[in-house]
Amino acid sequence: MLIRTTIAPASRPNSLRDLGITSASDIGITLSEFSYKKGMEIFGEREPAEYVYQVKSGAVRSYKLLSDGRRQIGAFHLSGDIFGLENGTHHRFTAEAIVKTSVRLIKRQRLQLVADNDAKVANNLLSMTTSNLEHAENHMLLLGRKTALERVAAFLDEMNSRHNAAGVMSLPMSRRDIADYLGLTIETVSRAVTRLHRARVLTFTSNNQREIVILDPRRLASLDLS
Amino acid sequence: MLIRTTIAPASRPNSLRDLGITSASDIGITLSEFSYKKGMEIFGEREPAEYVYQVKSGAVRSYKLLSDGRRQIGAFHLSGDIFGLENGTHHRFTAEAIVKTSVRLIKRQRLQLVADNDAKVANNLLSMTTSNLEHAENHMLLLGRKTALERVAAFLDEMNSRHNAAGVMSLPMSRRDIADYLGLTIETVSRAVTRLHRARVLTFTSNNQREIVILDPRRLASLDLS
DNA sequence: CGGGGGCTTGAGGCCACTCAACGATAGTGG
DNA sequence: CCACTATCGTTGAGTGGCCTCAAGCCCCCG
Repeated sequence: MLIRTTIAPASRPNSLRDLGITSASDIGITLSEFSYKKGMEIFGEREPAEYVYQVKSGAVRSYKLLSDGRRQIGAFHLSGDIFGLENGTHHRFTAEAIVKTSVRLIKRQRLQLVADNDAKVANNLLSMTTSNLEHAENHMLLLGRKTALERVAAFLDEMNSRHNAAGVMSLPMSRRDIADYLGLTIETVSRAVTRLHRARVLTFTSNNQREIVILDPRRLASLDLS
Repeated sequence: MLIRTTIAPASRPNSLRDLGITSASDIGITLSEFSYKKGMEIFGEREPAEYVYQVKSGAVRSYKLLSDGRRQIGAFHLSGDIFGLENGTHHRFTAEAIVKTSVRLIKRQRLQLVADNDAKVANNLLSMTTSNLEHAENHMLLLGRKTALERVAAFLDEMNSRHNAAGVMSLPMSRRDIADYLGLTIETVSRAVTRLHRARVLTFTSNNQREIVILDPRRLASLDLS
């Protein structure tokens, strides 16, 4: 529930192409930019969906809460990812910056206006929404039917494949975030990581528990028993 | 992996409107119809997505399997629901008829062709996909963070709200289907239903365990502690 | 150097799972 | 139409995987 009075201190004219959207009629839509500090809320659940966002750098978590505080993170958004893309008028998640994060943003209504007339844009949005749906479908299988060890392995595999650099990766999110993404507790996540470490599937660089080196990607992926 | 040689024994010219899709250029697209017996596979995971379906009568489950047989049902499709709507070329779920089910169907490629040129159609597809996404997002919260009792209550609440008739509803799916939808076992589902029965939240008509009367919708919904 | 948050590890508990038995029901073939 | 069988659903007893609670370490950061 945060009101942003100043938008895009470093705004400059961009186009839809920068969002990965191609348009038939290339209307010059300008994208703004904005930056969030670690832990800041980008938008809240049930808030009107004013903007659509793309991560330029950093990382974002989007989650739902139960009234007693139980949290389910639905997705992590890393560099390049689009989020906050709603069809309705309100957000269905709360989105927060996990670390210092800068985003591109575009007025939802304006995008909708373009999509109403441009089938190509509409199909791009459809394609992005389908990607989100596919991810959610796979995550339902994980949450409903996989063991703790399988969940953590699948998570590391997902992060590994989304990371550019092979082998070593630096996770932006805490154990709590991982736990709330996987439907576990932090202790169970920690124990699973320890097991994978002892089994020489992964190791750490230095003493930073978020800097992980995948030693055996095949064994990691084979815990995806799908 | 089932090959349908005869399509639409009772086909008659329908339009996209019957799928709930409005089109700017109302191209006369004809919809076929087909019928499936209880337990029949409509399409399989990873199969090419030839058709898009709408339930005319009956009920459909769509699910994913792990290699060892663990199953996660992602959604139940009841009368009027669209399913098998893929953006890519392959199905991401297996779909089966839960009971005798008849469906309308349309060639996916033909729908795609229309959507490519008609923004209105594309936006309709986007809207349907978004509904599926919203359902999946809520289901992730259920699977990741809710107790067994909360899950069963949420399930009954969902079915109740999707049913036209108030009060009494007749579930087409078995306890096993419900369990695989909620990420539980059949025994746990059964025990939860029994608890709700003893708490006078619901009761049964006759001796059919699938004919359920919701006595106290508010207490049922209040177990949705969201 | 002290405080605090993040992470790990251990001990114990509980909720959902497993295994098992049984009644009720639906489907099948004579 | 009825026996027969398989399937479905419930219930109980016991187990186990993950959660809870607690302690302690490490690192970051003031």
